[in-house]
Amino acid sequence: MPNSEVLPLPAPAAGGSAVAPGFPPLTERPLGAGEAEAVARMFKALGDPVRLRLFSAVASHEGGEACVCDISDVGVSQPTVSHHLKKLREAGLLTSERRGTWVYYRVEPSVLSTMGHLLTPPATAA
Amino acid sequence: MPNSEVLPLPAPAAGGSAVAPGFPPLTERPLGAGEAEAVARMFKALGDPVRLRLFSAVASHEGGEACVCDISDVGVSQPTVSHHLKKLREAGLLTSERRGTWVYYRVEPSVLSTMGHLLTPPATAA
DNA sequence: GGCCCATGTCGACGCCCGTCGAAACAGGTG
DNA sequence: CACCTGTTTCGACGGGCGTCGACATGGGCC
Repeated sequence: MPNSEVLPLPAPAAGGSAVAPGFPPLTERPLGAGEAEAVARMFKALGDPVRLRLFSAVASHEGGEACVCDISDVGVSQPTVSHHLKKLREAGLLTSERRGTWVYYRVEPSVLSTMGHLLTPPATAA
Repeated sequence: MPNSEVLPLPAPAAGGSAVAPGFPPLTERPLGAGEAEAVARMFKALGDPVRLRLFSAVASHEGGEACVCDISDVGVSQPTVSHHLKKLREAGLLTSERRGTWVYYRVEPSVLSTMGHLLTPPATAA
């Protein structure tokens, strides 16, 4: 079971969803220390070019999931790919599932909406 | 002039806007190496709790701008705050302007929409 | 002009992170 | 069972990053 480590997030819904909504837009009010730490983990996970490409490859793959063997062409060694995928898993952005020989990754459903919500521009379109 | 360094981004519109749209959603197609590097810079800038709090403080501040003295209470020394604000500037997320004694920071207008666009969920809400 | 306050810069230190090769583990196939 | 392929883990190395204190700079104020 590849999904080993989980993280302390505000409302870890009991459905395997590690990233929960509940974060206000960054423009709404200053983030508290705890919130910032949790949110920063997500952004940090996407703050590496290799991880970003892996995430994008999974997110844009047909069927919403991708085998490691299909997305390993990002210019680094295969162990490094695995390492980054693990980071993305630990950050709650991806989930993995082994089916026979191959391991398939998919985007944690709530991630895009949660992070997108954080970046909501202020209502008053100044 | 605090805004010293700029970055190589795809379409640096000639308006002082360092972050330009032109990045497809991460779910649309796998990011190329160059794109990933540029986009990762933005996410990386928000991947630190202190920077995230500073960014949020500026973004949520009345009038869209904040004096350093108003947002320096993030638990680190003042030089560190300045260091992180510089990082956010170099990443194109903030701009700064000196008015008299104080320096005011504001969010680069296109940032929120650009990054939000990157996180657009797939049209097929599967 | 001289002082003080607000910011930014410099140099140093320690830790975290990305990277790799080698080895371990998992599962299918003969 | 032996072997092969796909994937993860381990240990190590090097560079980058966050943090600080001390100092430089810039601009009001008396």
